[in-house]
Amino acid sequence: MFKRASGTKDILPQETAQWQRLEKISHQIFSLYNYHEIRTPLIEEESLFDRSLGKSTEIVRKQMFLIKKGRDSYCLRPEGTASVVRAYIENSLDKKSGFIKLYYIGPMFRAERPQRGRLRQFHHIGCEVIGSGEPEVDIEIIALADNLLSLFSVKGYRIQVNSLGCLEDKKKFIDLLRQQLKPKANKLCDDCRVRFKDNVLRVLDCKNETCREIIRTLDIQAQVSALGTQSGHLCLECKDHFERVCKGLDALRLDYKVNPYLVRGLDYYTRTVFEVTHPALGAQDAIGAGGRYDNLVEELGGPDTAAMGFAFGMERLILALDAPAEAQNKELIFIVSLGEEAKKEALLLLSQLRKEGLACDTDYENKSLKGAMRLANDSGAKRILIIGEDELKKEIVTLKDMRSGGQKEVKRQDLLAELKRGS
RNA sequence: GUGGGUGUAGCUCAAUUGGUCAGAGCGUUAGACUGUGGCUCUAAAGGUUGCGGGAUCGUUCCCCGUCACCCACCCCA
Repeated sequence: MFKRASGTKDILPQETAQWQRLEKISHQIFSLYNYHEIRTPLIEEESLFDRSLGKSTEIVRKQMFLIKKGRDSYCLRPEGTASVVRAYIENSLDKKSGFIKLYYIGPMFRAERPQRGRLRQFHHIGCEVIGSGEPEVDIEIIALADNLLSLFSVKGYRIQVNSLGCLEDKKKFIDLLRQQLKPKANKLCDDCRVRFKDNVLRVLDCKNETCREIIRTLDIQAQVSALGTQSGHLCLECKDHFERVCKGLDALRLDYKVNPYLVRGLDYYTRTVFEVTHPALGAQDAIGAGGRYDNLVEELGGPDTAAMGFAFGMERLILALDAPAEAQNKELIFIVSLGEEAKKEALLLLSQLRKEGLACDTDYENKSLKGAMRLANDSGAKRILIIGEDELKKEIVTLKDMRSGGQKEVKRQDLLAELKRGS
């Protein structure tokens, strides 16, 4: 027997109802905020991600699915932002309007060790606002994420926000962190010793207790007080930017927390970063995250353009949801026929009703009336049409309401109107 | 990628210390009810006990390998 590839999932009919619900809400809300959908290819040049995510990231080093074709080297996209920015530049969207709000829904691929909430093929729903560095954009994006979550009916999530500062701030901060950490480096956990070299910022959100203890002793209150009194590693502009973001979020009464230790793993992030977590997910608790990437467009060969975005993990969203979506087609009309002649009539009716936009189905197996009724019941249909010899003779059909159990005879010429009235 | 756990019918789970039953509930199908679903009752179908090796007179149970999933780490959405 064939098996699906490790870390992939078949999304079965009973689950697709939930997927479709989330997708529908997303299309509606993004449209409400005037975002436009973009669909980029699933495969990209491998090097696109070295440049955007960063060569030292785990994703680029170990988790890309590579596709070699002759001399070309492609990969399955591990995330959406780099592709969108590539498309933005390649299609000269910057020259058309200069400012654009985009969103996307689709599969991403990373060769991680699978776990609940961590698949090798998973789905992102995300957005990117390209062309403005104003804090109003940050505010809108975080509020949009919050808005989406509440419309999805996700409950109990937490939003954490931080600012990494601009590229220079980030560099300075990294240097500062290295400096302060250096004397204590040998006390760090094995992972953090590697991080110390490759990606010091990651030390800040290590879960190891001794590491956390060391971090607490560091003089990085800079970040902590980005909102407050002390001057930190943030330059004046970045500090002002972050303050305005926070004030804007406050004004919208958004429930969030500033977490000075929040860093994101991808190199391209600058200034505002945020993360949404949910307690139902265990260790993989981030259901969504995002941030500014003011240097990425230029880094990928475009003009100097500020931008920001975020993405949710669809599978994780669904894990965070407690109620399954209803799958049944409530408007379905089920047609039951008895005998050859009635069958012909039923097929005709089926076709007519469908042309009129009424969802309907029938029993294809020539089951007994009882069998067909069972099938009708299982289909979730609210109304049943029964056609047998009696009905044919009288040029009527029997219309049964499955809820009440009651039924009545309806003349053929009145049927359509009757059905439309009821639906 | 690292460490650990689990793997029995479509689903959720049983099977005394390796030795006659590989079982139950739900679901499925059929019948009780040949023009009426849900409820009830009855019956049937359904398993190479993840896969491959090994040890044993014999294994679902022990050992090794492998695959998948789960948990933590790592990473990240």
